[in-house]
Amino acid sequence: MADEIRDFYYHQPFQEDIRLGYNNLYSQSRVGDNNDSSSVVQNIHMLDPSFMSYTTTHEFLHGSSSDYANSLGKPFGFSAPSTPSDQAFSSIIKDHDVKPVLDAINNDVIVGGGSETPVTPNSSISNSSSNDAVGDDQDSNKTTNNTKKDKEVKESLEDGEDASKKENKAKKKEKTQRPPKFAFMTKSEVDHLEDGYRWRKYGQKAVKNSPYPRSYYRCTSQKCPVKKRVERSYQDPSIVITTYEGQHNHHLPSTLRGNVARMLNPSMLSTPSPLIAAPRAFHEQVLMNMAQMPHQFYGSSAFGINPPTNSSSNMYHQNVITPHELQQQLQYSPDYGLLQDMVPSMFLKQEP
DNA sequence: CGTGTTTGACCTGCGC
DNA sequence: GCGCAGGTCAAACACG
Repeated sequence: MADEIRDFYYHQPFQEDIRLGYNNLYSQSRVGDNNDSSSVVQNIHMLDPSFMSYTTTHEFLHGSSSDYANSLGKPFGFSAPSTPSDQAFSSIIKDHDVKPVLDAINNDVIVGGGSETPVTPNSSISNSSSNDAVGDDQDSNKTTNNTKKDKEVKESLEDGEDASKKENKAKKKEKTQRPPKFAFMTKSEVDHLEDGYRWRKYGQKAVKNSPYPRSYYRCTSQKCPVKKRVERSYQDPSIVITTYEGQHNHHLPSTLRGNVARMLNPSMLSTPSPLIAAPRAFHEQVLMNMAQMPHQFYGSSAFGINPPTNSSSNMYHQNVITPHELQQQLQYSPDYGLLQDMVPSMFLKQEP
């Protein structure tokens, strides 16, 4: 069995080297011989300013990312990149790419203070602090209804209503909250990477100072509040920046979930399913895991991502692989030492 | 026919 | 108040 598992991992078509560095998780992957996709994924960068640095070689990247880290007051010891790819990585993440992304992410996590959080009219921003992810679709409907209502209200607005309007506006500013977000920088030829969930595109916008548009996707699962934005870096067009917003409140689609389960559950290796296509590259597995349980990867990070605390969290936890399980499964990999680096203990926050 | 994409219009927030 | 940019809506369209 152990050999099977080893072979399983060795035969990941793209996996060559996986590292977790400061602010980033990336897989340095082999280009080519990918028969089932035109995607040539080389690197995944996961951005999180709260992380300490871990790489397979325990070296730290330097450059503007450390400057940014220092600007955040984070203690980091960076050394020079040791490989061309590291150097390339440093150049990739510096200046124009990482900082805006990090800024955007950090700025998007706005924690409100009040206990009353009215749904703002015509606002696309849902209240994540309530952890009532199921209600987001309702919010979406509210949004639509409120858009129409707004028009009516605008048309019939009289002087006496100005005060309440201003009041609502003030409340809105005061209580604005956003769902947790996390972003990946992925070197890929295709914009929309497979992450295990089904997405419906609901918009596309031109990005200022960039020839590449930004696409907006929503999870197609009913009542799932998760959205994601996908855009290409104008600095390096080979890099795709994917930003997830919110937490899935449902299983992975069954076929894909089965695939992930097979990846992480050795007992399933002996019962191949015709539904299972070619094994995913390891970085895709990581991507899928992170997409599925960002709070477990991020913990109480600077993103402000925390595990859900109410009843919906129970459902959530039932549907994801726990860090303990993940750690157990990772031990089957021949690259366990590598993976330990990739998934340090602080990364795998223990269940309460 | 169901599902997903495209795209122009619209809304909101923000800076000046 | 105005203009701009980001984000969303929804009708039209494409596709299997």
